[in-house]
Amino acid sequence: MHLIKFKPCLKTTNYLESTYPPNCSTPLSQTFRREGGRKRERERERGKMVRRPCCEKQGMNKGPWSAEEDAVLINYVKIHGEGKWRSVAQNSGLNRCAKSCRLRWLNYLKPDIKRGDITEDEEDLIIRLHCLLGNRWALIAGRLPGRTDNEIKNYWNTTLAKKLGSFSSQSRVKKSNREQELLQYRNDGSINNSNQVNADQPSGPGMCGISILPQEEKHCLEEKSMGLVSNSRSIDNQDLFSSLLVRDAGDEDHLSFLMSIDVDKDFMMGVAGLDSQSCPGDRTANEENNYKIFGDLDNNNLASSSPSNITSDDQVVKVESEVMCDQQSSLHLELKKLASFLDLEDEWI
DNA sequence: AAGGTGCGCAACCGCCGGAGG
DNA sequence: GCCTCCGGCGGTTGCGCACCT
Repeated sequence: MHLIKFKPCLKTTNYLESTYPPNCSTPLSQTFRREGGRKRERERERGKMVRRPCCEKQGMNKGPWSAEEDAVLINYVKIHGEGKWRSVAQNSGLNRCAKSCRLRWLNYLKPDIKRGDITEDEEDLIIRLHCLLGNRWALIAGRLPGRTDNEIKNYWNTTLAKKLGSFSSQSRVKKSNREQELLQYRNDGSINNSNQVNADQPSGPGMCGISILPQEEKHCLEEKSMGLVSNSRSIDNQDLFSSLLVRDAGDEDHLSFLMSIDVDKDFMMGVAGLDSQSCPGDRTANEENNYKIFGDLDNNNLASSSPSNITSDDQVVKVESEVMCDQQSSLHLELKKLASFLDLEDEWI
């Protein structure tokens, strides 16, 4: 049984000791009390309807797994297969919560988990995928064979977040722009600040080059996908990105394609421009631009240069459609690349 | 040597959505 | 439509280690 460290960090951690502390036979449950558990208890006391916990927490082992527990779990999964984690917890003899068993298996015990440092290519891919997808670690992990979402999440929150933070001295420069900086730095060793957005400039939701509010992200993606492919066969954005990330492992051509996707400012601004209606409240840079255009048109008195039977509203709609058309054409190109990547090119004609 | 501090990462939590009754 | 079960996800926590003073 392998008990090597999941990811050797710079510090020479003794994994055996850190994972299986000497006192692991006496679980650290007392020290692992969480605020969430107390909250649930309080809500239950108040008679508030709360979801039943996945298993009876009381008396369950918590904290680091012991070597014996790992061995039991591995043997059980070998015999019965993955899944049915509740039955694993109940029948294996492990005094562990079903979720804990699942997590331990998926993040550590699963045989095909890749050990060792994140390579530069992987890091590059993580950055690009994060730029595209945001904090959807499971999807990102799906494109990195052998890597787990937890590992990537940790890697991002520790290593990359720090790197990103170090590139821009201006604290108010958006993180997504720092991602672009990091990408550029990794590509040619230079920092291009052209992507920097004035911190005072209104910003809107998007995937890269644009700040995004987590609650709006999914909604915006869906809205974008609806708008983007309105004149072609509809491909749901979620499906697109999901399928993008669940291809067979080791598909180097597609990996390299993804690496070559230029998630640059223009592309993302194009995406952002389509957000203006779907995500009210925040004005994107493109929306700002559109606003300028429409504002200028208004100032120039649209009606004077138009047939009398065409209203200014019609003009606005016309110009809007032209602007949208430009945005969509470039975006369409990029999405065609993605479609090609997904073998969905025929659906994009 | 001893105490303080920062960091990495395993593991926890709540929430969510799909499946099935 | 409602409820429960189950698995999955992303955010967060805190232990243990290495480094610093």
